Amino acid sequence: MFFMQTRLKNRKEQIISTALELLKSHGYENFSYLDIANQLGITKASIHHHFPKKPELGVALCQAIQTWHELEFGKILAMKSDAKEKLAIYINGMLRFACDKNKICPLSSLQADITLLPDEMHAALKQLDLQELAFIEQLLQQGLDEGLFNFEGSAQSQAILVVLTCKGALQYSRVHGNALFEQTIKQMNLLLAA
Amino acid sequence: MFFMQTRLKNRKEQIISTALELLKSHGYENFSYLDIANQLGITKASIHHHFPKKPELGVALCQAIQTWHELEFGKILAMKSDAKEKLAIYINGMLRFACDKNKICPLSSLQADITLLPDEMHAALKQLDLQELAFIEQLLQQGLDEGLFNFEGSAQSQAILVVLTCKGALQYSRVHGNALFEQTIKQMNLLLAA
DNA sequence: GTCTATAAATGGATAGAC
DNA sequence: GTCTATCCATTTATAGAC
Repeated sequence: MFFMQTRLKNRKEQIISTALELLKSHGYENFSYLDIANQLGITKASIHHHFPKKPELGVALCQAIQTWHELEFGKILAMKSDAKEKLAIYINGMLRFACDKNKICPLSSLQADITLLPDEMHAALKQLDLQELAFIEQLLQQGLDEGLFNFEGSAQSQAILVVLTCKGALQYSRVHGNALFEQTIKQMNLLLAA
Repeated sequence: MFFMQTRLKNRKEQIISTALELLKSHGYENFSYLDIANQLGITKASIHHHFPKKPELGVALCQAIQTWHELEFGKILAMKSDAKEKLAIYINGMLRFACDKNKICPLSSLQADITLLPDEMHAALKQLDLQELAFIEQLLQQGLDEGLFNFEGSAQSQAILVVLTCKGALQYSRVHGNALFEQTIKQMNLLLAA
């Protein structure tokens, strides 16, 4: 009990972590300081102590996602595995919080609310998208070099299709069930295969 | 002036039409009766007269989208054109309100808010998705029969990829500009071509 | 750091006059 | 059909005590 991971994190990290889950399930505009406070067993005012205004929390969420990206993408790129295996690891990482029902990719969630997002978050979101696209482009290029992938067009253009497919599959599976996710990923892999 | 289309529509239709635009730009949870009222130059109470509770307006929005689907999809399927041309018409229909900046597909918008949507809208949304997927599947099958398309897997599985790509391209283009939409559609067409 | 209390704004909804 | 007025709940945010 004492060593539970959530207990080891400080309050600020707990707030960010809770907010991130709410972002993935309800969207930035549709979670409140009260939601976070209730889940952590504290009051709204305490959240305001750490993040006086909501846009500050929003920016912190973007930074948390970026850190996670750097960690996760770096880890995958450094592996000895081939591109097919690496792509599967990326997709399993997404699937994990899809099964963790009613959650979508945090970037999809932010994009959906783009017109209401505070200005400070716009540039951050744009950069997060590009960071992910660049990562997938590298995976695809590796697969081409290894002769495991084969597709028309550039790795950069194809990377967009792959990312859109994964995120869309996640969003659709929330309405139509997880079987649709599996079917979609299978079809995507078919089109990539050499 | 007298014959302006919006003037010919009755109030109920005006409300639905205004709400549909707000749905595409802000999402179901993030537009209010006041937003609609302001745009139509009336008060909130008047909107409540036509749609006493918001879920009733939500259901009416789904019905409006369904009617639009039936009209649009029926029109395209009845054309003498080949599948490639028909797909381009569908995509231009989407592009039109993408250029009409800061708008995404209404179904994407509803999906993003799925956890907060009133129960009455869930089944309707599911059916709208399936209606669209079935339409694209028919287009792809026609293209296969005509020898214009060539892809691995079933037309049904490929239809999911096509729909996800179009909607994702729309959503991403809101953050990254319309050039990304063009690039994505071009890449998708590359993968479909025989 | 966390609390109580409170302010100010907004959103959904209703009652009743015109 | 539309309005004014009002209600109640929620949300962001602040002040000040502990």
